[in-house]
Amino acid sequence: MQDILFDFISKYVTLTDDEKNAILALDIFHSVKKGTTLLKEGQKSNDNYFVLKGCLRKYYMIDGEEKTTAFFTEMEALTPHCVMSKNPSEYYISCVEDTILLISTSDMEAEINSKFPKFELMCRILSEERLGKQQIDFDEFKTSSPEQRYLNLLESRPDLIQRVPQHQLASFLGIKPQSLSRLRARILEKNN
Amino acid sequence: MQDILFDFISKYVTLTDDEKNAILALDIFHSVKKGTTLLKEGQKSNDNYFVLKGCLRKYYMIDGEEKTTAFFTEMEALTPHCVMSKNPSEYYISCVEDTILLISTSDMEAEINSKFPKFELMCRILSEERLGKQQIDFDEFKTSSPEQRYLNLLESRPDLIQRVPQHQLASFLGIKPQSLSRLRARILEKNN
DNA sequence: CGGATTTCTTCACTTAAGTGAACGAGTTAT
DNA sequence: ATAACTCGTTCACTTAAGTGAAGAAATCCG
Repeated sequence: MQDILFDFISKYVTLTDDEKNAILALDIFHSVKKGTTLLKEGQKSNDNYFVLKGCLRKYYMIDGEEKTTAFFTEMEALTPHCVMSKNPSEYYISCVEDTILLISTSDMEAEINSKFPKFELMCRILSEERLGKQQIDFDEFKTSSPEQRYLNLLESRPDLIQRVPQHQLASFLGIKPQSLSRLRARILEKNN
Repeated sequence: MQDILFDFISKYVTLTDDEKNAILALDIFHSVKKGTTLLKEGQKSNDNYFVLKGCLRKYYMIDGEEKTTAFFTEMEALTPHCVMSKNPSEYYISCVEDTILLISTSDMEAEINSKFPKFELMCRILSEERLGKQQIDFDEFKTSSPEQRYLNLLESRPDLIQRVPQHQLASFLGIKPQSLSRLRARILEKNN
């Protein structure tokens, strides 16, 4: 399990044994059961998440309806907006599956960053990567119809369609579950 | 004009006269006429933009149609994706109005950053700010109907609706110009 | 095991966005 | 000055998404 983490990090920076031990000493590995809610609307938190195995979901509660806006799977990091803004959270984060996570507080990251500047570098690279990816995703979303978005998802993250309930996928695609059902039927029809 | 820049920077870090002069020595101030295209699809570029006055537009050309996905106005920065990826650009950037810009290359930024670490700090803060804002914008877009998106825009960036042509606004909102016209008529109807 | 709940699909109907065409107003260019 | 274009709006029609209800299948839980 720790190997998964260190393999990932090694893509960005090379760690000494000292550095690896410093990370392990933080005791950041956590197993979380499917359905667990990690963060609730209105709650304050300093926790950042990194998914080693499993899937997290971010959703808003609007007019009594869950609006899912993002999924986080293996090797994806999630820094809730409320951690940065220091305000109560606008949204929920929960586990779609049994999940193995790293949970780190801002304090812990600051400590590691000051001890090992290498880390700061990796965080900046990761943050830039994420910003770039985010922009492309947003552009793609804006320039596509729901049907195209579904087909794109089928291309880019086919696993999501298998592992996530349809009604959560639907709001992720910006539509209602019924529309997703219909849309899928329409696609099958075309490829009859 | 330079004051605008230094006032902005002073919100994040405090500059010495030496540092200010180093920036001015780079000769990064540019005036660009309305309609000018700064970046074209397929083109490679190392230029980053920062708008001092005016408005830039980012758009894709899809099936012969312009799809506008972002506007950049006063005090907003734009690092094209192609600068980071080193690939040809997927999109266009052009001037909606006569615009005063800072144009800096990655090399220039690296030079300033190495001379004045303060800058690196500011860049990281700005990048994190942007990532956060971007995520909130994306969530808002996903969870809203076109009509709600228009009303939100009216709240959050009312200037855009005045200074940008309707058909560019429409694709920014993810709809066709005709639908934007209709939607506005519908809103007026309601508030009769 | 069996009842309850969740999830997904289908249906009929409503509402809103897409499409193609047309028109007037404003702008640009020659 | 006038012809050509761009821009915004409107219209009629098509297509797709929203809504509410209902039911089948799968899953959860006592």
